[in-house]
Amino acid sequence: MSTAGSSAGSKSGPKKGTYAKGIAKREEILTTALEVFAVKGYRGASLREIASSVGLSQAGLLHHFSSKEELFAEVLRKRDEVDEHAHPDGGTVRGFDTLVDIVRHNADVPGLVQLYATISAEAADDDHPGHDYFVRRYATLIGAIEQHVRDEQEAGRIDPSLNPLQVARMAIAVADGMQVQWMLDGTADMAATLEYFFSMIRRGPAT
Amino acid sequence: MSTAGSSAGSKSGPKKGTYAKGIAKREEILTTALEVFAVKGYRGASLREIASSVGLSQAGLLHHFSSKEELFAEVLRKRDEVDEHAHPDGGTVRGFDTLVDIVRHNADVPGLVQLYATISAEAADDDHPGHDYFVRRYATLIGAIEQHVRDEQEAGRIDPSLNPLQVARMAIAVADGMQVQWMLDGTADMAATLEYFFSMIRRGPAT
DNA sequence: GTCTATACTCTGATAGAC
DNA sequence: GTCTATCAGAGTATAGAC
Repeated sequence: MSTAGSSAGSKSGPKKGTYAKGIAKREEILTTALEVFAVKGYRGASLREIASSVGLSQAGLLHHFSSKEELFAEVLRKRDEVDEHAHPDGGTVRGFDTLVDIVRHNADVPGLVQLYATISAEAADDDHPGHDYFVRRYATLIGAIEQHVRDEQEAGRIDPSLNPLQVARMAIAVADGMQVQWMLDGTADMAATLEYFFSMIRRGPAT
Repeated sequence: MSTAGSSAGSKSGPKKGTYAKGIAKREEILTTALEVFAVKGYRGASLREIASSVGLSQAGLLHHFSSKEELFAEVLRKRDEVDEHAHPDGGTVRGFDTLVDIVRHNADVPGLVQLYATISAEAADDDHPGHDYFVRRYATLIGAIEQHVRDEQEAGRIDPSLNPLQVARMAIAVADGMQVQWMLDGTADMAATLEYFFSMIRRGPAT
């Protein structure tokens, strides 16, 4: 958390010619650790395996991160940074299409899908290191979609009688639930089913 | 698997006055093991913890089940038995209401919800001891709901233009996905949202 | 910054006494 | 049927050399 602060980014330049390599190594570790966590989950991924994947000994890895828990927290934090950069909506989901795009892309990174499926279930425990992260993540996400539903209702593209919160919860639930079906049965198409859901609520029934 | 066969049930009576106690102990182990697996998942639950929860040593526990994997398989099998007894539809879901009832009841057994959420994610790995179980479980469940959707369409209660398989997948996805939201945020109402979903598809839009 | 070596804990499983 | 004792292995973490 402390060592490589946010201001040490690419443009502003490190204060000396020093530890640019250290930062690069740190980034490499985070990227590799994400992949291992993705496949094995938090509990299933060992420090030894992560370390050897990145070409370090286990002790060498723990030079950069003081504990497994801190490494994991940093992996999640970095993931959020990347997501935010890819979809710079200021925390808002720009539209259902954005969500479908994300889900469609997820089919290309099965490891990442399994990471979130595994971890979000593990993280239900209050004392799981990722608990607070997931609680916040879902609250933010559902709130954003709920607002988007309201906007679409005002624009006349969604039946105004539908409950925005319920629709938002359903949308996320479909996305999450389809991950499970897709992991167990490759013929399931996460993006297609989510798109089907959105097309359904856009039909605008009379009641 | 071998020791206490199915025919040794309550009424038919054990062949001798013997090992009724052994069977009872076995049942007690399965019940307790379910609870521990539910909270910790397969990998997170240790034999020692399960054993001590049921008042045995780890070696004592392994007298009844030859391995952790076998114990786990028996827990899942027993769970299916109980479910089948509670909903004797011969494998078919009698209707959406049945599914909503199950989901509503799940809110009373958070441990069980977490078991399935945790395990179904873990079980995405081909070599997980529960993999085949979950693949079969989902195939059966989705098939049954898909058929139910067809029946409802023929009865004129669901828009015939809707794709039965997509609806079935969405229904299960909503149920699964809401579990995650509910585990992370107690204010989420799994049954209510699932009911909302069914009420939505029953409205019968024109296309 | 990275290593080797080590300490300690916990895991699943087995052997054998009672 | 249940126990104690023990095993080999894997886990995280730390100490100290280089």
